[in-house]
Amino acid sequence: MCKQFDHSGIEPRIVEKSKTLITRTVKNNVKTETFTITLPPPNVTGSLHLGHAFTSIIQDMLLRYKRQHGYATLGQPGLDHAGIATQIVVANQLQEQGINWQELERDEFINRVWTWKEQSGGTILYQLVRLGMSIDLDRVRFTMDEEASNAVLYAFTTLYKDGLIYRAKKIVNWDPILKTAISDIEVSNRIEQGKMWYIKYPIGQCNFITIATTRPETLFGDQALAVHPDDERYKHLIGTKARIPLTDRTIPVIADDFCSQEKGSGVFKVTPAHDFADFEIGQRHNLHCLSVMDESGHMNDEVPKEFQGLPVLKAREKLVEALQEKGLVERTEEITHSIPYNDRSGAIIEPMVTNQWFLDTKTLADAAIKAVESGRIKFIPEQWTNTYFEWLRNIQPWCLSRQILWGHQIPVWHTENGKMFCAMTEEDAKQQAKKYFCVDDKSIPKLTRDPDVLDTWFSSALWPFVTLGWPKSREEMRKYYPTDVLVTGFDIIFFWVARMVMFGLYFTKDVPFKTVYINPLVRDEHGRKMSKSKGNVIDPLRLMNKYGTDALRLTLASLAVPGRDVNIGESHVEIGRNFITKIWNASKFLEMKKCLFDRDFNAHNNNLEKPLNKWIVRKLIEFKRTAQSALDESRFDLYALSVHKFLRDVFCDTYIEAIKLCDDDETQNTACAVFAEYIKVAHPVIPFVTEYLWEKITNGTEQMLLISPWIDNCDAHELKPDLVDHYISVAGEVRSLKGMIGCKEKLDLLIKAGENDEFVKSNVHWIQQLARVNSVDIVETFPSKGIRFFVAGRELFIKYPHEISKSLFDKKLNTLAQDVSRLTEKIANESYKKAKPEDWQSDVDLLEVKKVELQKMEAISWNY
RNA sequence: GGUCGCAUAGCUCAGCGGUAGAGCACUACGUUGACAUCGUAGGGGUCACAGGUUCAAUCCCUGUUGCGACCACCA
Repeated sequence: MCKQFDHSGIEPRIVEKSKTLITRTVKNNVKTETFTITLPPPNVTGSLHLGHAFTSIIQDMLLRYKRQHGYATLGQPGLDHAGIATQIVVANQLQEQGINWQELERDEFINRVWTWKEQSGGTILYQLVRLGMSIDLDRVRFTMDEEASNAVLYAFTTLYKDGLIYRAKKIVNWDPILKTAISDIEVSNRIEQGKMWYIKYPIGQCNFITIATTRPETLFGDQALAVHPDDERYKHLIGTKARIPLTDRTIPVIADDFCSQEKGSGVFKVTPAHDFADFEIGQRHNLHCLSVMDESGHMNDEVPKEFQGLPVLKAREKLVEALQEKGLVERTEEITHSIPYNDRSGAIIEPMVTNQWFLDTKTLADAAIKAVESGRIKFIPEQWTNTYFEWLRNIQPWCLSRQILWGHQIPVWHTENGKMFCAMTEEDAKQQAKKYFCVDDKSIPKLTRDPDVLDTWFSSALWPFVTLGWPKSREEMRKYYPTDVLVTGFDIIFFWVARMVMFGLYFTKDVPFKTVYINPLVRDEHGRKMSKSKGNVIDPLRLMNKYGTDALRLTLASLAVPGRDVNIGESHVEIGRNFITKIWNASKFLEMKKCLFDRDFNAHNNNLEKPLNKWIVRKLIEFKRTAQSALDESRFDLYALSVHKFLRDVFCDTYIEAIKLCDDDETQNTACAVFAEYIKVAHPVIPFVTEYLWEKITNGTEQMLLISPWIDNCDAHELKPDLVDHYISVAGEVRSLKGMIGCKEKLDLLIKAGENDEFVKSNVHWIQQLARVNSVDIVETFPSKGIRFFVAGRELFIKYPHEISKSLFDKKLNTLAQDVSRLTEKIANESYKKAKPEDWQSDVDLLEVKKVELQKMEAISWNY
C-alpha cells in the first residue's frame, strides 16, 4: 500500500468523469427548483490568482451543495473582454514585435486582439477547472461574442431612446498615456509629497495678488481669480483685473462662495479646462474654457512658445524657474497631497474638457437603492450595504465612452454637420437619417460611426441576463433568473454590483441576484497585500500541484470569515494537505478492517444494537446539521471547521480508536456507512478526495457523490449526551492523568459499582481501548494505593503502585476548590436566580457535584 | 473631513452576556496492528485602554488609542 495520497493522479480523472453530470444537472428540466450563480467573468488577459481561487471555491461549494440536493444547478462561466486592460496587453505585445499599434488600421488592430484572445482566452477557464469548479464549459460566454454584442447594442439604443444616454462636452478624467477618458471610479488616488507654489499675479502697475497652486503650469488656462465674497482682504479687488504672469492676458477677479478664506492664500485661480471644481465655477460665471494641453498631456500652442510641446511636469519646472526669475514666486511649501492615477496605465490623470457619452444614472440608482433597502437583495456581510448606498446616493453621470479600439463600438452615426442617429445597425441609422432629412435613399447624408467604444463595465452590467439569452430568448431567463447568489470582492461593488442591479432592474424589471456575498480580500500570511514587487504573490496553481486542489480549497474555505481580510501562507495549505491525508488514512483503516459499503445498510434507521455505533451516528447527525446550517448561512469557515473536527476529533480520535478491537458486522457496517455519509457532506469543499474515496468504498456501484444527496432523516434521534459520552470523558481523564504523572505502562481502571454496571460490562472493550488501560473492573471499594479521580461526580480509580507528585494532586484540588467557591458565589446571587432560573438551577446542580468531588478529594490521604 | 472594519495565546485567527477556544509554534513522551504529512499529554491569555449598562461584560453602549480599507477634499 502506498504511503501517500496521490492527488495529481486522480484530479484530472474526476474532472473528466464529472463533466456530463454537471452538464446534465444544468440542463435537467425535471426539477423545478434551480440554483444559479453567474460567475464573475475574469479578464481574457487573466491568469488565476489566489483571489480568483477564493471567490471561485466559495461559489463552487454552493453549487455542489445545491446540486447534491437536487437543484437544477447552473454556474454560468464566462470571460470579459476587459477593454483597456486587454488593449494594453496586446499593444505591448505588438510593440515587442516592433509594431506600432497606433499605425495600424482600426480593423487590423482589432483582428490582432481577437487572434490573441483565441490563443490565450481559455487559459483561465482551464485553471478554474483545475480548481474543481463544477461548471459547464460548453456554456462559456464572452462579453464580445455575437449575442452579447447584440445585447449591448440593444441596451444602448434603448437607453438612448429613453433619453438616459447623452453626449456632452464636459470635464472628464483623462488618461494622457492611453489618450482616453476614464470614469471617476477608475481613478485611484496616491498620497505623495508635493509642492504648493504661492504665485503673485500682477494687478495694475505695482500691486500683486497671491494665489496658491500645486499646478502652476495650468495658469495659462486661467479665466479668473476667485475670492470669497466676504473676504475683507480681497473684497475691494472684486471686479478688477489681474494679469496672468508671463503673459499679457488679464482675467477678472470674481467672487464665489466656493472659495475658502482659510485655504491657500484665499485666492483661487480658476482654470475651467483643467480642474473639476474650476469647471463648475466656470459654468456658474460663464467663463471660457481654455485648454492648454493636448490629449497626450503636452502643452499646446495656447501657451508661450518656450513651453509649447513640453510634457506637464517639464513645463511646470520650467515655468516655476521663469516665475522665480521675475520674482513672482512668493514662497513654496512642501505638502503631502493625493495625486490621481490610472492604475492600469500608470498615468497621472489630467482633467480635460472633451466630448463624451454619458449615462444619466440618477433614476436607475434610486431603484437600485430601493432593491437593497427593501431586502430584495441581501448583502453578506451586511455592512457592505453602506458602501453600496453611499455610492449610489451620490452617484454621478457615468462616462461611458472610451477613446480606445477594443470594445463595443458606440452605435451612433454622425452626419458631417453634427446630427446623430443611434441604431442597432448602420442600415437602421440610414433609415432614420432618411426619414429625418426627408430624402430618398440616394441623398442620405454621409454617416460616420462614432469611433468611441463603451466602458467595459457597460457589458458587464448586463452579464447576469445576457448569459441567459437576453434580450432575444426568454426561456432560460424564466428558469434561472433572477440568479441566486453573486460572489465577488468589495472592490467592484461600484464597478459591477451596483451597475448590474441598476441595469437588471431597468431592463428585466427584476433584481439580477438575491444575495451578494462579498468575499474577503486575500493577503499574505502577515496581512500584507500580495504584489509582484513585494515578491509575496502565491500562485494557486503551484499550491494545487504541490498540495492538491482539495488542500487549497479546504484551506481557503476555513479562512473565509465574513467581513475580515484573509491572510494566507503556504503553511496554511500544508495543514489542509495534512488533513486530506488524514481522511485518506481513515479510509485505509476501514479497508483494512474490511468495513464494506452496503447500500441497504442505513445507519440512520435507528435499529443499531451497540451504544457506540448509536453514538457515532448521533455525532454524524450533529455534524451534518452543523455543516448544513453553516452552508445555509454562508459561513464557509464554520463549515470547513466542522468537516475538520468531525473527522479528526470524533471519527478518528474517538470512534476508530474505540472500534479497533471490534470485528462485528454491525460495527463494520456502521463505520463504513458513517464514513460514506461523512464524505458526502465534505464533498462540496474537498470534491476530489471524497469522490475518489466514494468510488473506492462503493466499488463504483453508486452514482457520483457530485449528485448524491445527504441522507437527512434525523428527527428520530435524541441528540442528548448519553453514557457513551460519559465514558469517553472518563477515558479522556484517565489518559490525561497518566500523561501528567508520566506513566507509560498500561494500568488497571476501577469503577465503583453503581447503576451503570451493566453498561460498563458490555462496553468494557472500547472503554479500555480509549483509556489505554489493561482492564476495567467494577468494585465495591477501592484499594488504598492509587489515584482516585472524578468525572461528573462519579468516582473512579486507577491502580498505581508508585508515588505520584503532591503538586499534581494539589493542582486538581485547587481547581476544584476554585470551581466550588465561584459557583457558590454565583448562585448566591438572587437576581441571577430570578433572571435566569434555568441557568441558575443547572449551576446549583453542578455545584452539588463539585462539592461532593471536593469532599472526597480532601478525604484522600496522599501519604504513602 | 466622512463612512466602515479590526484589536483575544509567541504567530494566524475563531468565539461568546454566566468557567477563554482552535491550528501552527513550544515542552515531554511515543514508531501501539489507518496515519510521524502522525499520536498522547502538557505549558501559555487582566480578551488594546477608560468609562457606562447589567445580578453578571472579553461579549452590549460611549469615548480614547493604534491599525486597515473606502469615499470626499486636495487653492
